[in-house]
Amino acid sequence: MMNKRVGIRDVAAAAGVSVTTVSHSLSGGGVLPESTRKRVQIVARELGYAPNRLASGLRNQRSQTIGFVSDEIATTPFAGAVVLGAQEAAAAHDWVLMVVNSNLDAELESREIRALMQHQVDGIIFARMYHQNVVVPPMLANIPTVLLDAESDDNRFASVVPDEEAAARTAVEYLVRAGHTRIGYLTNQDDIPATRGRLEGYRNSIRSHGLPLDESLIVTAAPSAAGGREAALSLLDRTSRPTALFCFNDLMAMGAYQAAGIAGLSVPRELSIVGIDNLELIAGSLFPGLTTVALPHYAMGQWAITRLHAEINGDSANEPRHVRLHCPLVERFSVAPPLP
Amino acid sequence: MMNKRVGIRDVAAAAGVSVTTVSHSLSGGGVLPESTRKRVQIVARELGYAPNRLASGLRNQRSQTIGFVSDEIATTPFAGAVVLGAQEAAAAHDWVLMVVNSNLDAELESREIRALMQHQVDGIIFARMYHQNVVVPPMLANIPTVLLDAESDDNRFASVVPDEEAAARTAVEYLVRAGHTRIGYLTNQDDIPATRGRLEGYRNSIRSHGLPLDESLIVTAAPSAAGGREAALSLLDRTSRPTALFCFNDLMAMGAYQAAGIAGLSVPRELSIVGIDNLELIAGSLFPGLTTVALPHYAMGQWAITRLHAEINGDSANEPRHVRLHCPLVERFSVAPPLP
DNA sequence: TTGAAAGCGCTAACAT
DNA sequence: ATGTTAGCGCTTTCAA
Repeated sequence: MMNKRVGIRDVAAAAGVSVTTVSHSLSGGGVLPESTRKRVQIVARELGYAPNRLASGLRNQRSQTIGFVSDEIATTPFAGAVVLGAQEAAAAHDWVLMVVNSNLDAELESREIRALMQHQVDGIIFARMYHQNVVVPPMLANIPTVLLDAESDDNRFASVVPDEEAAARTAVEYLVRAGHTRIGYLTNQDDIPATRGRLEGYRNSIRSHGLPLDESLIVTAAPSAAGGREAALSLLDRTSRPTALFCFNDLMAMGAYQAAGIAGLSVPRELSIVGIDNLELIAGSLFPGLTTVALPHYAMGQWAITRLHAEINGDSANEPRHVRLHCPLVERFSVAPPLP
Repeated sequence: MMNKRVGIRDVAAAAGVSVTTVSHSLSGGGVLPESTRKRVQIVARELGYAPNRLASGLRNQRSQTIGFVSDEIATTPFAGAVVLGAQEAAAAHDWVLMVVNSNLDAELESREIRALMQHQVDGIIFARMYHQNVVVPPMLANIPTVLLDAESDDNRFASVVPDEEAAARTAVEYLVRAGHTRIGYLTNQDDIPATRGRLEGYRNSIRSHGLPLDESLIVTAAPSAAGGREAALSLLDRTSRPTALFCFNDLMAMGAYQAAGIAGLSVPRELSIVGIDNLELIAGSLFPGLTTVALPHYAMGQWAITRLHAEINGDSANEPRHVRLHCPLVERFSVAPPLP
C-alpha cells in the first residue's frame, strides 16, 4: 500500500503556483525569489508533502539506494557493526541501504545482485565478514562497487580491509611494553590474509624490539575457543613457558583463559593475554576483561559508503583505491608485568 | 549510475511486436498464444532484459520493497539471525529489504521511517532486539506494519515474540529430568517482559514437578557475565547450595561458569548450568559447551515477513495477530545428574 | 490476437 | 520570475 496522498501538484494548487516552482522551491534548483520559495516550502510542510522517490529516481536515473551484499550475516556479530557504519554514512548522503545476504551461496548471491540491479541501486557494497580475497561477480563490472573486508586481483574495485599486520604489532608491542620477553602466539590454521598478516606482524614486532624470535612459541590451531585452549595448553606445559600469549582472535583468547584455568595460572598475574577482534560479548564478559585489538568494522562500513559516494559522483580520481584501516587497542584487564 | 540498457521497447522492437505484447508475455497477463509468449521471452533473455522496478513500482503502486526498522543492530549478535530470516522469506515473495537502524534514538528513527516511506516501501517490520513493549510511531498507522520481538498496547499491529514462559519451563524441566531438586535461578534485575515471563516459567515448572519453591534460590542481578558471576557466587556460598543453576541468559550463565571456577566446582559434575539465548559465540565456546534454550530469532524474522505478506495482500483476516514462538532446547555438555 | 496510448509522480529543458 | 510540457520505463484499458 503506497499511502502517498499529497503530490507535487497538490502543493502547486494549494500554493497557487506551478509544479515547476514547487519542484524548484523544494530541491533548490532554478532561480526564485526567497519569498516564493519559503512560501511553497511552508505549504508543502502543512500539507505533509513528501517526495516519491520512485518517481524522482525514475526521472533522475538515481534511486538513492545502495545494495549491501554480504556473506553470512547471521553467524557473526561483526555484521551489525559493518551495516551500522554503512547505514549511518549512507543516511548522511540521503541514501538507504538494501541489504541482502548470500550465506556463502554464490548462485543465490547472483540472484540477489540481479534483484538489486532491477531496483536500480546506484552502487553496491560487496562485503565479506572475514578478510579475504574474492573474485567479484562479473555483473558488478557495470556498476559502481566497493569491496569491504575483501580484496580482489581485479584492480578496478576500491577496497577496504583491516591493517592486520599493524594490528598484530600493536598487540605484541603492548605486551613488550609491559615487560614480557617470552610471548607465545596462537595462530590460525586457515591460510587467509588475516593469518598471514598477523603472523608477520607478530614476527616483525618481536624482531624490531630486539627480542629473540623463538618459532616454537608459535602454535597453530583452529580459530575457536577449543583451538585456543589446546594450543595454549601445549605452550603452558613447557618448562620455560611464555609469560604472555598473543591470540589470533578473541575466541582463541577465551580458550587461553580456559587453559590458564586448567593449568592453575591466574590471569593476568601469572599469564597475560591479548586478543584481536574486540568482540564485546566475549572480551567484555571474560573475567578479567580481555585486552584486545579492535577490528574496524564500523569504520570499514563508513569508508566503503563514503568511497562509493565519491565514485558515483565522479570525483573519485584522487581518492585512494585500496585502504588498510587502523585497528585500535582496547585495554581491559588481561595484561600485567611478568612475575619477576 | 543506472545501467539499465535494454528496456521493454527494445525487446518489442527486436521481437517485432508491441510493448504491450512484451509486457503480457513476461508478466503472464493478457491472452496470447503460447508461441508468441515463448518467442518474446527468448528474445528478452537474449537481450539480457531486466525490468526496471522503479518504473513498475511507480505504475503499480507497489515497490516490492519492505522497510526493516530495528534498534541497536550493532551490539547484539541476534540482529543477523533476524535479518536473515526476514530476508530469506522476503526473497521468496520477490521482495527486498531496506534496513535502517536507530540506535535507540527515537528522533532518528522517525527520520528513517520517513525516508523508507518516501521510497514507497510496501510495508514495515518494526523490530526490537530484546523482547519489549513499545509504543509504535504514529506514522506507522498508515502502512502495513508488523512488530518483531515487540508488543504494543495498540492492538492494530500483528506481533511475534518468543514464548518466554515456555522457554524457562523447557530449561527447568531438563534440569529436573536430570534429577536436580535444588535449582537456583539467576534472574534479570530489569523489569522487562523476558524477565517476567522466564521467572513465571521457572516458578511454574518447579511447582508443577512437585518441587518445593524456595524463593531464596532466586537471585537478581544485571544480565551480564559479571552479574551472573556475583549472583552465582552468592548462591554457591551457602551451606546447602543448589546443584543446578538456571540462568536468565547465556551471559549470566558464563558468569556462573566463572563462579564455579572460583568456588572450585566442576561443571557439570558438581554444578549443572542452563542458559537462554543460544548465543553460538558464547554457548559454543564455553568449556564445557553450554546447554541452553534458543531464542527463535530466525523464525521471528520469517514469521514477520510472512505475516506482512498476508496483510499486504489483504488475506490476513484469518491469520493470527499475536504469536509467541517456541524456543527449542539446544543440548551441549553443561548438565549432569547431581552427585548422590 | 495485437497495438496505441494514457498515466504513475517527478524533473528540467524550453517557453513565456 | 514562473509555467508548459515531454519524458523516465512500465502496466493496462480500450480499440482495432
